[in-house]
Formats: sequence, C-alpha cells, structure tokens
Amino acid sequence: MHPVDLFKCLADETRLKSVLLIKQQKELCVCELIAALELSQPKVSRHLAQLKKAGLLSDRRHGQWVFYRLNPDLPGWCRNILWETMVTNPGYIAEEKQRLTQMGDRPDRNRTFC
Amino acid sequence: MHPVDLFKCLADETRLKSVLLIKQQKELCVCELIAALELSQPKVSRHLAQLKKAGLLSDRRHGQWVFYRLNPDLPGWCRNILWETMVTNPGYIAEEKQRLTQMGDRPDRNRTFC
DNA sequence: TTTGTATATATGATTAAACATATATATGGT
DNA sequence: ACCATATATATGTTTAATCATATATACAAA
Repeated sequence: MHPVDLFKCLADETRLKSVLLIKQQKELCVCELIAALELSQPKVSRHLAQLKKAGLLSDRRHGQWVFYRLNPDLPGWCRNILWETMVTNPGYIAEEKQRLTQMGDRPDRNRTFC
Repeated sequence: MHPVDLFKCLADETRLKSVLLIKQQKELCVCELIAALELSQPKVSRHLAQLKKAGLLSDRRHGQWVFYRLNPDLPGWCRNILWETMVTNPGYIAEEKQRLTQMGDRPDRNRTFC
C-alpha cells in the first residue's frame, strides 16, 4: 500500500466514515452502513468497492448480506493512522454510530461467523 | 483541522512529498523543492499555497526567498500521522532528499532565522 | 419443485464537479 | 533590470453522483 493511495481512500467523507465505523464495529454489511450514513445504496456500494479494490477492506457473503471488515493483511502503519484518526476525533462518527444502534432488524451475523 | 481535509492534502504525490521533505528538513524554500522534486515552479507554488491555506504549512519571507515549514499550530495527531508515514516508508522521499543535498547554491537561511 | 415477489448488493452508462497542469502574466525584493 | 515566487486563465483528466438495471439470495404460495 503506497502512502498516497491510502490517503486517497481516506480523502472522502463517505469512505472515511465507512472505514472508521467498520473498524469500530469489526464488521458491517452494506445495509447497516446505508442506515448509519443515511446515503443511497449505490453510493455506499461504490465506495466500498473502491476501498476493497485498494486493499483496505475485505468482504464475505453470509446469506443475503455482504459483510465488510478491515482487510486482515492491512499493514500496521495503515491501522495506526486509522487509530490515530479515530481516537483524536471521537465525535466524527458519533451520530452514525447512534443511528446504527437504533437501527431495527439488523442482520444476524452470529450463525455462521467463520 | 478536519480529518478529511488533512487526508485530501496528503492524497497527492507532490503535496505529500513536499510536506514530508519540509518536515524532515524543518524548512525549505520553493526553489529547493523545485530542485528536489524536479517539478515546475508554478506547480510547486500552487500546491504549497494549497497546503498553507489548509493550515498544514506556514511561510516566512527572507530576502528573495519564501521558506515553508510545518505550521507550528498543527495539531499533534496530524504530526503523528506524518511521522507514521515517514518512518514506515523511508524510501519514499530518498531520491528527493539526495537531490536536495546535491543541489548547489542553496539559499542562506542562517542570517535572520527568526 | 416451480413460480412469484421482496430484499440485498453490484455495476454500466451518463452527467456533473473537482482537481491538476501548462502557459502566461504579475508582484515584490535586491 | 533581475530573480524568486505567486496568481490568472484555459484545458485536460480524474473523481464522484445519479439513474437504471442486473445478479443473487430468501421466502412463501401454487
């Protein structure tokens, strides 16, 4: 992962908030991100595809849902930058996190958690 | 400084290398960056103006030259991200640094160093 | 089992917006 | 006048948003 490529990934509010939420929640599906970010499905889906292509995220399908998480092979320095961003800007995803917890009918990720 | 704004600053090779070089060298003028990066004067000048406007850099005039350095008021978390990027990608500005040391006629910054 | 319908996600195509670069010109100090 | 730097304008390129559509799974009725 080249530095500029990481920063390009994080230089968009939709992508940065998605990555931070996913990091914090360990794993999120597209419909949860749509609810948390209050954005259209194609918009969220496109940005997630971009993040996956760049190597920041990985995904797994579970039933109807596709769950995204941080790519397990993501270099430590990238994780450190995410961590630094998260802890020093605690309010940045506060509203999104709240919408997530208030969301009804969240998909069950516990049945066949690999 | 909002996280996305910092990452937008760093999401371009010219800007990222300029910032890292300036951080490492404490202070650099435009002509030194032109030599180190091997880029046109207007191009470098434009990106520096952008970084200054965003609050990442500050400048001071000394004779013919304008010297740029990291904005002394830059938040710690921004500095940490720059530091993390620098130490984990040591080769990223190696050639630029070498061109800088080989550059002849470097401006004298010692006379009225504030 | 098949058919229909709803839900979740992805993607192609088009348009709009943002960004980067080059050339030319301006400013300001020596 | 000369040098270092900044800015204006035009142009090309990249990036993102939207709409429409496609795929895949789930569930239930026939």
